Amino acid sequence: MLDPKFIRENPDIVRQALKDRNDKFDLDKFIALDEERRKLMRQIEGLSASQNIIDSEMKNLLKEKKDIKAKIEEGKAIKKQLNELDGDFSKLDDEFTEQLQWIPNIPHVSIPRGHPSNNKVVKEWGSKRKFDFTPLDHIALAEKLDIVDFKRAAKISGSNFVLFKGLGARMERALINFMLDLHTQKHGYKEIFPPMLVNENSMHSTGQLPKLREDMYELQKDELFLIPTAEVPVTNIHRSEVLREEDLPIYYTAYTACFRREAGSYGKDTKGLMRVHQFDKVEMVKFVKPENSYDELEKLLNNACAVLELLNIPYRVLMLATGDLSFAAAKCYDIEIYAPGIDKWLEVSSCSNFEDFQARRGDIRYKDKETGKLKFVHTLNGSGVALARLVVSIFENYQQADGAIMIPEVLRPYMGGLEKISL
RNA sequence: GGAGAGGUGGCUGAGCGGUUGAAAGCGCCGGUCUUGAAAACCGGUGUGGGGCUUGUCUCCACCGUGAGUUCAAAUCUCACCCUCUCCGCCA
Repeated sequence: MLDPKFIRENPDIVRQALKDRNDKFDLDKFIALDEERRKLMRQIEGLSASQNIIDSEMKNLLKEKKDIKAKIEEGKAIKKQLNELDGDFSKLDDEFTEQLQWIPNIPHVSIPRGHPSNNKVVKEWGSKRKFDFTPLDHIALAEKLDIVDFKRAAKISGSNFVLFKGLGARMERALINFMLDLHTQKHGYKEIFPPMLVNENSMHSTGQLPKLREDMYELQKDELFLIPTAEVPVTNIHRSEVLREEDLPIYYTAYTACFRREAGSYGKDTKGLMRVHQFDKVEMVKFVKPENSYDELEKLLNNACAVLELLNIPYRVLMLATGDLSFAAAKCYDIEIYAPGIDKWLEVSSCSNFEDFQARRGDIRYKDKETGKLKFVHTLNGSGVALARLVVSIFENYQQADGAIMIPEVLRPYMGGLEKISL
């Protein structure tokens, strides 16, 4: 959520941001609404003020044991006027609050404008492996080794669900442990294991609602949502809190399953493990002081990259253009890893700075020691990293001519010292 | 699922129709004292919003949330949410 005062004072900046994002939000209508709302507010506040004056006059009369009948009549008259305005005002105010939720964050100056094709590759690491045989895709590899069972997953739950078996399941667990250990032991994050069902408030403060309702699994009976990412419960840890300045920055990392309906994406990269309704992810979340947030974003990105470097997976980093930026983000890097079997780059991480956008929605503040004022923190998060697609890339990159899959060295301690998965 | 208790400022906690934006204590900030610190004492200390004359200015709102009663609500009524305790069930 943007600061209404900022929108009022900088309509051109907001208008440009909407244009850069190709967002159709009607800003002029919103500004007119805001003006009307404040006009009515002034009227109501004026009436309330005279009400308060009458009230204190009445108190004095009561003290002197004098008659207050006339004052009561005055009060009644004001109340009548107030009642007439109240309904109109709350209608305008509700509309204002609702509309405000639909305005996206302002993109940072450093990022490319316009269409997603303007996304800029800012880093490339590793090189694509040269094969002296024709590499298989992860589906063929997994089925041959019987470590992922797509058919039975579909029987149990439906299409685009995954059933890991045997060493496939073991590798999934090994990757989670490896990444959590890395972030907690080497990068300074505190491990969190949050609820995976959250209430509507939590979904609002991180910005998934109201805009992305269709993408969420919703349990209507209990008014709960399955989390699409650990970002939601972990960022909400400090919702409606005032943090101490000396406690910042706060770094959290969490493994959770993530649930996404992926509505409207049928047919797009839906083969195998590429786009599934439930996947595992280790997420990193930061709460920082505003002046540090862009340095923290670079560090966050490096923390995610470290995972891939240790696994020796070739990757590239994209700085997203305004047109590809998610609703709440001001700046975002995507990390893509190469999968040689399907010959595709797969997105396994988004590292974003939300500045105060989420903090304002979730009312997450800290007390600035110098000024004594409360300020919104900046929140950031990044995947470190998402699993299903990482597994695709590991299978395809580490495959052998005989169909076996070598286990990346850093994972071996997590898999009982095993070196490869073979028949 | 059943029964009960309760939600007040950073925290503990009083108030239960009209000098209550809210006692008291703790904490925090500043000062006195001290070589320094502690203690003691003195003073200060909520948030959000509106207005313009942008000021140690002014007005409004806020005691879980929302509605209602009233000239007037932290205080009365209703609904909802949340927390805790006991019983039941249970991995």
